Amino acid sequence: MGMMSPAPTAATDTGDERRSARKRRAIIQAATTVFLRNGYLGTSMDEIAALAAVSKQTVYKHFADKQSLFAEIVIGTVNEISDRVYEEVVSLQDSGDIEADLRELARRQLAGGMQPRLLQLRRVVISEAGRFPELGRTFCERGPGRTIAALAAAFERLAGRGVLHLGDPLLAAEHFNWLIMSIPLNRAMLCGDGELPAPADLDRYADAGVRVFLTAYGPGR
Amino acid sequence: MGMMSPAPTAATDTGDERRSARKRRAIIQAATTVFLRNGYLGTSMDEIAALAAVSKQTVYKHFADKQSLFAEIVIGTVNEISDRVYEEVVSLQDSGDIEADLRELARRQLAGGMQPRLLQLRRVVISEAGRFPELGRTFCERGPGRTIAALAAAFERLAGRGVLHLGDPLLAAEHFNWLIMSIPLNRAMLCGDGELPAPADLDRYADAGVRVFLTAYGPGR
Amino acid sequence: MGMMSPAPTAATDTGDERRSARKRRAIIQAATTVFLRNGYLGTSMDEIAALAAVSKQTVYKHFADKQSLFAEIVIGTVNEISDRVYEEVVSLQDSGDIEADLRELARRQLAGGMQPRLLQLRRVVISEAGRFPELGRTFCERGPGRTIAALAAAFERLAGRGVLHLGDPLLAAEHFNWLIMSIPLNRAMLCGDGELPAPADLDRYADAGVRVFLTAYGPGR
Amino acid sequence: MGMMSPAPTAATDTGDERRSARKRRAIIQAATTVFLRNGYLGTSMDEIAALAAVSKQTVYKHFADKQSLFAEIVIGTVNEISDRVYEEVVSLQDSGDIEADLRELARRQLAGGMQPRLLQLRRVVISEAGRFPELGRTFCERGPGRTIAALAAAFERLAGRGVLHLGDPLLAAEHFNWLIMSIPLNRAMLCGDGELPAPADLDRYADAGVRVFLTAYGPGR
DNA sequence: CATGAATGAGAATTCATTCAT
DNA sequence: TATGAATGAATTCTCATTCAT
Repeated sequence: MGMMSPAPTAATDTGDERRSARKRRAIIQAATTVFLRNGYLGTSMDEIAALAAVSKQTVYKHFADKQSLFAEIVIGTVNEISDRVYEEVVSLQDSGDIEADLRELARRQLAGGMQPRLLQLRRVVISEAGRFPELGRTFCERGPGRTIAALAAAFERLAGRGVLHLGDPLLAAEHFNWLIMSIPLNRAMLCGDGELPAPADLDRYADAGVRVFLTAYGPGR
Repeated sequence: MGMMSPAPTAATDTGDERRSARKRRAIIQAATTVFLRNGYLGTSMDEIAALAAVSKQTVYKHFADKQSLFAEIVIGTVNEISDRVYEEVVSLQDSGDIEADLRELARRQLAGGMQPRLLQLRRVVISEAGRFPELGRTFCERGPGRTIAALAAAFERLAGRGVLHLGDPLLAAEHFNWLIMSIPLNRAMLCGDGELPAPADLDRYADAGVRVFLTAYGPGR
Repeated sequence: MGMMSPAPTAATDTGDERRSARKRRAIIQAATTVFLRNGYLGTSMDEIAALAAVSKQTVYKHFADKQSLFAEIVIGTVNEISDRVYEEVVSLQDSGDIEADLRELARRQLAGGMQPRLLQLRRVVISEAGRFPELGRTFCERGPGRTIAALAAAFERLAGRGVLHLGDPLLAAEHFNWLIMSIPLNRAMLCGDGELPAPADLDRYADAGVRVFLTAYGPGR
Repeated sequence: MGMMSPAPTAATDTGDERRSARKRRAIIQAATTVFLRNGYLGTSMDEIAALAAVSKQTVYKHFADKQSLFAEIVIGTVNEISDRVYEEVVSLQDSGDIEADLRELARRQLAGGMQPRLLQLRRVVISEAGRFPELGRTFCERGPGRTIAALAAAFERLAGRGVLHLGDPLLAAEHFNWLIMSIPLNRAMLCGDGELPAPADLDRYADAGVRVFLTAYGPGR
């Protein structure tokens, strides 16, 4: 396998495979764009096919129906985005200055959690929570749930060193998360995308949240 | 309700008016039910007319189009629900025991904010924030915005008496609000209904939030 | 109620009802024509709407879906035709000349059972016996089943008078029926409609069948 | 089956031919399965290709279009089945006991004529008699027509020996055939499969038919 | 004023058939 | 030669909205 020149059929196969995979990727990308912008019901398969520059049949060759395509888009986007956010959050600095470290963490978390694509995704998942309940659960697990669990683990380590005082690490992580995120996130969910808060505002929310968190859970107590 | 039967012509007018008003109310009630359950795109005018037991033309006599009807339903429901929640929140007890008072407030707020109808409404508003941005803003103003403003005013009064210490009353009110509500609210938004937290859980969230809030903003500081 | 001029609303209602009923009848007639000619899968709802000169929506107002419409068409046609055939068969003469009477009966039965509309209906029911098994059963009960049961009853009466000798009247009726009908019916089912047998041929089949039947079940035995 | 492995080039040719023939057979077998189960319109070329595990283009290489494939399937199945039935029928015993011989014949005929595959085929041919009239004629000629002709020839021989009395041998053969087959065959055609009569019932139909036939055409007359 | 019918477009999905590789 | 993609129209069914009665 490999050392000799491949058989012609293999060559053909590879070509076909590549084209097929390319088309599949085009479909997924187009569907992501349109579903995130217009929601499940607001999106038509024609729209997706047109944007992907493939025929409708090709879409149906790759995905059994609209629901499957939607589910794949949502899960794919959740994984792609939440991985990046998770990485940033997990790499918590430990400079000795707990307040500075948490402030840095909060800012990164807020920046990650407020990126437009994730906001759209969250909106779409909320919209279709009735039709696709398992998508909501998946979103929670792979998205905020994982981040908060990592946060709780990090806090527990800090508590072990006496830097934080907490009874329930998971609850503390939730409090941290929502003290940071709730204000801008809820505004973003309810008002259209036009009026996202400026980065400076985000920083203020992060800092204020950290201050409250540290008063309650910090070393001064 | 008139003491005597009114004159015939007046009777006809009044009867018509009443019948019209009754039908209007039936339409609004039907539309509220269906829109909140199935969302804007998931709802058809036929469905509404059928549930209201009127003809489709009657619906169009009362409401110019689907969008108008939807807007009216959303605003009406916001007002109706948020008024009730607001009343409960505003009547903050002042027993001298600040912690007990805030705990009671938090529980009432959580009970009000987690009622199923309000959750549905929030989901629908989030879903259609792209199509109807002004509905989102209205929801914010008359709903959480008003409650938080009232909270801020109440906190300011308490701060005047030295019971709370706060720089920015509005920010403190936001922190209070989301410390209480974020955990169950986000879960409810993302996962379908059916898995709403039990009242006992809600109380635990309320108490934990109050504890953190008071550590940061309370008299002990 | 009646003696006075009717209320205007009643007039409107009646007008609407009449128009609605007329449309419904037009749809049923068109659907009958097309379904019997082209079968269930070979027929499109557009075709039916066009032939009935109504809009597609009107069709769907009256019939929930294609299956319902098809079922109604089949059952309606079965009832309409089989009633007529049944009447003719049931009115068995009793002139004393059993052979002449049965011959007359056989000819009427054959004429009734070989009319083009019934042949089409039978073909359609056979075609869709897989998709709509209950339609086949209904066809049997209200169609041939009823006729054969009536035949059996008549034969039993004749047997009581010693004119026929039969053990199992129902079996005798089946034998009579199929001795008469099988040859032309099977040819008609299998070959297209173009080549229906001439009336003279039908009479020959009837007479020959009666001859065999009487040899086996008749008075000479 | 070759004794040695053939020469390379020949091998390629032969291999290709064989593979082609194998694929053709696979297509025919798949098409037979699906067409007989779902009818002409109820069957898609995709289904056939998938079941045969070949590409759609390969199907179109072997058969010009759906109609040709259908025609080939029907004629092939007719020939295959009717040959077997014909063989059994033609080998009429002559033991001297005419009643026993006919009874045996009738049972074999009924068993052959009621086998599921033949019933499906008959249903499909009837369904498409409008679209493919020549298939119906072919079915008749190679199927029941041939059997009945053979029957008539056999009856004529028996008549020559005085065992049967018949004017028109073909008519007698038709009567025999339908006295035996009509009752279960028509039930099977109209009601869906699944309710096929038990073998014991078939025997009863056969015996009763033979009894009537012999009374009319037998030696006792 | 209120009803049923009509409209005309558009939804998801499937089909038989044909290119291009 | 055989494959996946493409085509382009047709399928059933639904929608929001508007005429006529």
